[in-house]
Amino acid sequence: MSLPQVYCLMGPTAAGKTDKAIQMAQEQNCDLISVDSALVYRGMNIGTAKPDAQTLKAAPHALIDIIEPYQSYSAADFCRDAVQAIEQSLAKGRTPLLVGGTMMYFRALQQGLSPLPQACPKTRALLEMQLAEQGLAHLYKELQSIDPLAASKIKPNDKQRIQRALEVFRLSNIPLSTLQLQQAEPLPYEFVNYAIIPDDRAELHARIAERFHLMLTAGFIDEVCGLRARGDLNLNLPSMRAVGYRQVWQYLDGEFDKATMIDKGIAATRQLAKRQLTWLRRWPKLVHLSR
RNA sequence: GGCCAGAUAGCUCAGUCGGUAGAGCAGAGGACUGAAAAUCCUCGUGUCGCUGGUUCGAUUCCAGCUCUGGCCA
Repeated sequence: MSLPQVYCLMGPTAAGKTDKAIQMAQEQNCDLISVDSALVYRGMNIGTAKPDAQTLKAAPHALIDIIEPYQSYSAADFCRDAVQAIEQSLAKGRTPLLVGGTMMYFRALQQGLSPLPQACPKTRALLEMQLAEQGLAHLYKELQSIDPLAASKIKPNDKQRIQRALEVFRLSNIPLSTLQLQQAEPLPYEFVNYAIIPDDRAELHARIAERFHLMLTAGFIDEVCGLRARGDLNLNLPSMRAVGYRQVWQYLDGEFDKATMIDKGIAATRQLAKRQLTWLRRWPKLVHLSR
């Protein structure tokens, strides 16, 4: 018995995924599921290049606008939600089409996640305090003593991964590298991976710059002003670290002028696209599409 | 017109007491297991503005020129 097919459409930011996905969905009777760590946030519309309300009404996407920007979302949350959306689609006899650019979410869904403890705000706060008091080198030494294997794979400057590895050990009393030996059961789907990979980097860069300027014209700065005014958000939140939002927030803080903000925002977007392309270059069995 | 300061990597600049030069940013490649639009790793040859002069040797010293700021007329 063959497994049901699940389509995935991947690509770097500004490559034209949304239009392509909507087109495919209409032609092939697909249900759209967003794979995007920024589109999950309500109220973050312009800077995330979220499809507008009208588009979403005509072509509904699961996993858009599902949480508030003060909350955090994770690869594991995504897997849980995506599986649910996939099951609903399959139950209707349709084909799920996952579309987006958050490559770790695709990886987590297709390769599975080891059974690790989920993020714990208390433990993270404690680690953050320890980092401030003792420094990163101290935390890295601690990691070397409790989990030398993980430490050998993590660079001494990789603050985020060092903290996560220590968090896992403190919560489970088992080294991260040990838990990672245990792989999740593969999901009962046949993933068909499509990708839009621009062949001309300069052209992609031009499109990124153009889109950023369009976002500004569309009121991106006002959108961030509004988010700041809520009072429940800050720069340390995953949502406010998103490309563009971070730079506009810093600009509003007076860290640099508007022209610098625009340069940095565009550069951050280019860098995001580059990292997405790095994932895609070694992704097995991609079916290439043009936009 | 005169004086002063600049002119060095795509950008901002450092430096060479004369032996052809290096940071940050940008860019490129890579890593990636509950923050991933995150967090990291690696990669630096460029007529050292132009033309002469001094010198074994000039991007460095000298002269002239060009351009850009600033000041004085």
